Amino acid sequence: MSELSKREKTREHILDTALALFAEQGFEKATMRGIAKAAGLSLGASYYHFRSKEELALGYYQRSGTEAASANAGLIADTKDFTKRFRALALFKFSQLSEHRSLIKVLARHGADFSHPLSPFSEESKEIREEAIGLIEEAMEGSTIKVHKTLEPYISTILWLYQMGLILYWSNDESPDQERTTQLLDLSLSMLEKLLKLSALPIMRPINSSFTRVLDLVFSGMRLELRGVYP
Amino acid sequence: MSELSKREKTREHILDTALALFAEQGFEKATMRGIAKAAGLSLGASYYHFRSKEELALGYYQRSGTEAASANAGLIADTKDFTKRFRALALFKFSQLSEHRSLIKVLARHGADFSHPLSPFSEESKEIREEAIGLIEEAMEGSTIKVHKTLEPYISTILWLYQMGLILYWSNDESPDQERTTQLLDLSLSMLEKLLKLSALPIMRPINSSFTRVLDLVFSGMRLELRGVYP
DNA sequence: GTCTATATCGGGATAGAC
DNA sequence: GTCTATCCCGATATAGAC
Repeated sequence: MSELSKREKTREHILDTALALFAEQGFEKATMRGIAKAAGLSLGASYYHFRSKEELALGYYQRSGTEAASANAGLIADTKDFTKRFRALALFKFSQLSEHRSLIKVLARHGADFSHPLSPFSEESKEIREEAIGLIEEAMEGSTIKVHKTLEPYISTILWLYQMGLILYWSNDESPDQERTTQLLDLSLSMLEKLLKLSALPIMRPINSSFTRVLDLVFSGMRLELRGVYP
Repeated sequence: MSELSKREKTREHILDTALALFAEQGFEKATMRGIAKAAGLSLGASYYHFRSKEELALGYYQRSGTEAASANAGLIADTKDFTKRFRALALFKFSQLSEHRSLIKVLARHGADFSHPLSPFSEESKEIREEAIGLIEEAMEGSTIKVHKTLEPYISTILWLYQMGLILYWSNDESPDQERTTQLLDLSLSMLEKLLKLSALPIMRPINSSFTRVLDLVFSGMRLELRGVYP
């Protein structure tokens, strides 16, 4: 354990210091000078590791992704019911990020600019994105989920987008304990189940075919790739 | 005509100057100092009229909304087919905004923070939003669109969200002449038609009821209001 | 490759006088 | 409503130490 290179150690240290200051003063009020000083480093060193203040927010999100990867197997072990698995993943994500909920809004700022390095759809954040999609694919494997053949290359990415939407909703949710998000999670999951069943029916044929064409355009516009069929 | 107060005149003048500089240098490169100077005003005066540089982008969007309101009746006069009407509205919006396409991305930055003044979902931008939804309702009136009773309070706002999504897609679309967006518009509109027809079928009953419950949560989370049934 | 120290720039934003 | 003066801070640049 703790096989961290010097580089990684310093990075983690700066990030920890920054998170403490963000919690104390808020993202906007906290300054890079303050963060560097509190971390016992020079301003230049901080910028050497994080090219911008906002990249610290991405560092936080990235770290949460790594943690989630470790926790994933445990989260889906209890059941084969995909709905329950997805629910566990989402709730875990919320509890993970709840300590610095406002940082998610900071990250969301660039979400809509698909080519911005900090956008979840950019080339630069590809690794984080792929890992998150991978966790969802793990949850699908051996689960109860059944998807129409034509949807297979899209479904895990769609579910990731769905998860991202939930996180966005949650980050803006000011109801006590974000209980409204939990309601939305449950209601939308039961709707998803019904939709997936429905999509197998023959009446849906004409919809399905135009749906995949819409998906192709959306995916290419958002720089999302089709997935190989999961094993 | 031209019953502009001094306040409005100055505002328009600053905005025009800013747009010229944005076109010349891009949004980031252009400075508030440069805008103020080119407009023949002091920096402070510019900030008196626009509280931030980004608010200039909102001013541009707002102006386009007013223009669209004037053009609306003409755009929907040709046909009663709702799909064609919506298509005309969307294409008009694209051509309107094409001169400063990059400003739309600037605006999109705050879209995901629902309480930020510059977000399309905020209290502050309510007037712009309501006007845009109103234009869609005009296009619905006397058109071929048929919506299930339970969806009526949501549909115009949903169509506005759909339009916003298209604009977002378009603002990120680097294909020549944004032709990919036009494809998406046509494909998704034909899908919408099928979906609306389908939603009337009895098989959809269980989906419809959970769908409206999901919508209620989404609307309240995004500070969107239900609409009175259009006359 | 990692970091210090320091200087400087650029520009968004604000306060207060007129 | 408008202006001047000023603050603040993110980001960059440089030169050198280990």
